[in-house]
Amino acid sequence: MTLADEMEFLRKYDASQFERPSVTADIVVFTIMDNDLKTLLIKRGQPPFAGYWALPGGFVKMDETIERAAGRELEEETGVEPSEVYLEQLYTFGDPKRDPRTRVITVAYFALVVSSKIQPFVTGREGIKEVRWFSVHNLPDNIAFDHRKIIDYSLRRLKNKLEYTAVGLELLPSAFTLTDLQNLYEAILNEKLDKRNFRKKVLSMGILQPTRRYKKGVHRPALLYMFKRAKSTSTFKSVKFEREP
Amino acid sequence: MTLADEMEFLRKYDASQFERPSVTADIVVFTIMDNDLKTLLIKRGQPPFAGYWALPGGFVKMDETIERAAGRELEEETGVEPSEVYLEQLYTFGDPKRDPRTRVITVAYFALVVSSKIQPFVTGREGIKEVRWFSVHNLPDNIAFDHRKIIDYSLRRLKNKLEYTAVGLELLPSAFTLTDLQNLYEAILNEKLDKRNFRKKVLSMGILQPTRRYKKGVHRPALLYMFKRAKSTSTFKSVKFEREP
DNA sequence: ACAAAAGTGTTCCTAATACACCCATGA
DNA sequence: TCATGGGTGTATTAGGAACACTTTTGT
Repeated sequence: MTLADEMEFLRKYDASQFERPSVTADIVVFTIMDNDLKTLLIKRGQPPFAGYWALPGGFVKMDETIERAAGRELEEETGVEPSEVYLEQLYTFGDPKRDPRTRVITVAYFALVVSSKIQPFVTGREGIKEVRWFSVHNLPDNIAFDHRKIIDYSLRRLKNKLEYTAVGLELLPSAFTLTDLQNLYEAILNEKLDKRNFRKKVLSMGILQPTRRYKKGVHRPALLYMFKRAKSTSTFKSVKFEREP
Repeated sequence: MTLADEMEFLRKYDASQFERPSVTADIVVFTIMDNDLKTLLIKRGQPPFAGYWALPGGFVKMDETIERAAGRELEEETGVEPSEVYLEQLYTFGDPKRDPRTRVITVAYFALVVSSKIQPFVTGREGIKEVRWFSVHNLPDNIAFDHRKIIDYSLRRLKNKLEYTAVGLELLPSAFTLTDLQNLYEAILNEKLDKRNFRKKVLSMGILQPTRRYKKGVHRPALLYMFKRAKSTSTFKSVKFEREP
């Protein structure tokens, strides 16, 4: 049945029979803090799931794209401008019983933000809320709705995506050391990587540009790199780097 | 803003301000016919886009999952039971202007069906419609809405997926020759493959089981294979074979 | 016997892995 | 001078790509 047929059909019946679902955008925000991959959750004040932790999100307005809704909600919770965020649509969850009150279809996104750009205490229009960054490897048990499933899936997607894209760079400041980058990979994949092989691999991608600056610390200074934009002769097929769709 | 906050907020205002979008499921159905990858389009009778070709699809009912809606629409158009179809969520398209009449968010799916299971003349509840299978490499110019973009994206996804899953087997009958399988890959990827390398690769996956039967034709008979279910020691990481999410 | 599709191995090259030591600096 | 993290190379292995001939059958 095409859309047009359906519209035709619709006009012949009582509108209430064609009740529409609510549509929300929920965002799994990832950032690296303390060498660990964290995600943002908000404590719910009202039932259902009062006292449980939920993903940031909200209704999609009639005149905005879904991605824009996600970006807007994200900015409200983290203070990070949408232009400074990597935002990718994850999956649409639409089980009729996922919200006990009414039919809510949610389009889930995952976002990667640089932790230094987060403004620590941002308040929504309902005032201060309890908001926390949780290690993805140590999430609370009381997560609202199907949000645990959404987080798990986004983590899986992020891990996969690390293997064939440079998406990890979205979590680092503009200049970083190779050790920073390796720590990031290790935090996400939750496993140790070999230093020489890791360097060989990321350098062979040709997407990193060495600067002439060094990060000084207690010990030997480390060369800082930057992300090189517009690299054409990658070892990867170009399609893999595309942002969906 | 959390869902709960938003609900709270909602109660204070006129409901019309919180108009809800319509949600549809559209399906890109793929099948192999005449050694070519085809997709199903339906000619629209009414404006907008009267006379244009559109994807099968329709509204998601309040009490059904989105996937079920997609399966239902698919069955109406092809006569193939949902249990006999590979159905995977593709992406959700929500540009406010994608349908000129009203806000319609569509959750796009792609489906793989075995052509022999298709019932050639199925009619929807509006009567006989003009329905055609188009080669994906030769689509009409007049495609309605953003459906061309949806088809292109699903083709890209299918191509990618062929590389790391056994999803192509969903397009073949239960017993098939290696040449059948290779023709299928060539039709989808739109390129010729080396016979020896192809056989080496698919056999090394360990997902094919030789039968003792042969497909007879004009020339030398070809050994028939079947898909071997529940293969554990694959060369691929298990996550890759998972159906999302 | 011949036309046509089925079936089969080897070489080469690239990429992934495993693995251990010297270097530069600040304290 | 020493503790610490920064930085480097080589050998092995596995998988992908290029490439041509023999086998089996029906006509």
